Amino acid sequence: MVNEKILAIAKLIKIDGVTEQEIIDSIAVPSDASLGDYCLPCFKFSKIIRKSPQMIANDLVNSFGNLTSPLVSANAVNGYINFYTDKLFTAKKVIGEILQKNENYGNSDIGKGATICIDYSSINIAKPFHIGHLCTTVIGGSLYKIYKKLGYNLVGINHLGDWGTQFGKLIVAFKKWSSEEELKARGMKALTEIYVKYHEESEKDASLDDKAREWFKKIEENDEEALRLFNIFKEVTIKEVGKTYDRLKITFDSYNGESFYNDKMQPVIDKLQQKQLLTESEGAKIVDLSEYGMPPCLIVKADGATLYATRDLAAAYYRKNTYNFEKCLYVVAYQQNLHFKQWFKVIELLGEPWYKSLVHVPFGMVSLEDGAMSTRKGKVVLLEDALNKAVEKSLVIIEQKSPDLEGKEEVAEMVGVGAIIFSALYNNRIKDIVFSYDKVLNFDGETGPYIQYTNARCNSVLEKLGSLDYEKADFDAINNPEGNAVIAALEAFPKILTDAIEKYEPCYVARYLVNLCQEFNRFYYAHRILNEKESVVIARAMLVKCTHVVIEEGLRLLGISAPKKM
RNA sequence: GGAUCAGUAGCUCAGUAGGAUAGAGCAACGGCCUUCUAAGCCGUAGGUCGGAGGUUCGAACCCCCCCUGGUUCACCA
Repeated sequence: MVNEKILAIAKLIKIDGVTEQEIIDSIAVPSDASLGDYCLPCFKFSKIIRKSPQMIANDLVNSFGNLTSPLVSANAVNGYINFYTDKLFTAKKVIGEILQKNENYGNSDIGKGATICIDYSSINIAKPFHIGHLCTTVIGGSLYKIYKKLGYNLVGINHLGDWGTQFGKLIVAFKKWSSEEELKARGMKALTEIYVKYHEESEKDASLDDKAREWFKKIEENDEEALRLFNIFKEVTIKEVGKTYDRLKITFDSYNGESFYNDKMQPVIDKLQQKQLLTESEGAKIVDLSEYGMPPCLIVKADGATLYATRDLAAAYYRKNTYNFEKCLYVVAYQQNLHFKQWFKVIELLGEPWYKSLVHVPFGMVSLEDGAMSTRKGKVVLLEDALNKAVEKSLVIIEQKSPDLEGKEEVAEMVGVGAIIFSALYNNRIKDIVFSYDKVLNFDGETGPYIQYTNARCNSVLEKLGSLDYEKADFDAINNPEGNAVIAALEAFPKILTDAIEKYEPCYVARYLVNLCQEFNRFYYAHRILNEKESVVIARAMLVKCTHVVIEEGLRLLGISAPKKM
């Protein structure tokens, strides 16, 4: 983001044949703060004006004359011009803005009037919610919140996996071994149990599968009883998973899943037919993509049934027509890279200009230390268990460190759940994750609890102070390396948000928060806030307050709670 | 085999529209609580940025080749 300091620098630089925009683009931040706040490497200019970079830098610095705020000084070093800026100016501007806007700091209207659809979490009905679902859920949830902060309208979609023969199996199992009362009482546990039992029994008794197929057919034919049971399974699952979503601060605007699109696929098939994109191959109907170096996209199976891609095509049309999105994001693991590439191409071939607004946001695989997870083998870590373990661990730590804390359970919940969420959002999406309790239950260093702890520190200081007369602040009390580093971090927050959206990377926000906290903790260690001259206390308290505001807002964007004390 | 993603400290990872001496955390070792929350701070140690070429004043980042690993490649989602 171009700020007034960069603009001031750009205005100073006059080189024939170089535009102001090119200058702005060349301005960088030095690797070491002692080298200045901004710098301009002059190497590339030596091709235009035939002088050494160092001479160019010298000449330019000499041409500046006396600098005025927001710039303070400039010098030429090794072919760079290093600029030092007016720290008081920046401090007053940033602190003033944050104190005025509070949690709205960083808000923007760049998204005004535009709608973003995000397809995330997208769980399967009647299947356990395990840590493999964590990434899509929290990445999507965080992108949702960041987009919203930037002024977009959002449609969060949980594209439920609520179709397929497994529902026939569930009905058979349910009728044999369970009841509505049991489902009401034991929820998903009962569902997964009978599902597992079904698989055991069907090994011995093949007739079960026939019955399952019959029941699934009945669902397809809108048989009253079949549909009723199907909907009960769905309700039970959504209700159960809803508790976990609440803990993760995740919400959705739509639960339209696979079954919702059953009657919406034929028009897409017709359209493909019309455009003569559909060809017949080995009995199936496909869109040939060999011209684009891809395997064909299967639309209709040889037996007449539709496929994954057909459903996604139908859903895309539905969403475009219903929401008129500017972008539609699919937060889905990278295993499906090819699938999305294929059907995005099909939308393009259908002549829809909005094919460009479809975005696959892939992320890495979660595995366990002893290999891949497997629902069938029971080799999974349930998300609920991971959350509970983390909460337990933080309760133990609280008992150790803050035995007198009020509301320990509530704080433990915030810290434990926060730790899990943070661990899933801290790295680039594309990285594979080997889940380990050792790692996720470590609350030191670059972790959610570290951020929360820093925030609690801020809060604790502020609580000890009453209301303050900000007019009396002596900004020199924060004009030191540690204070200025905090200011610089606070100033960067709005740009972090736009960067995060541009790359669809919530980890930018997570990493930013760690950096802000590191800078703040250094400041906190180096400078006393309480028991100083009033003007000093006020200035430092303002910095604490601003840090507090930004940390809380940053955590909120990740879906993490910020306890007042811990 | 084709496509694609990844390879940076013992471990987990930041860092790329090319910029100055490659940064954090964990683990290890050594300091700092009679001062605002030690879930913290400071320091020490740890690197031929997978390998070899090339482009450039300058490459972890761009191009070529190779090595290793993940994912994926027609009727599952």
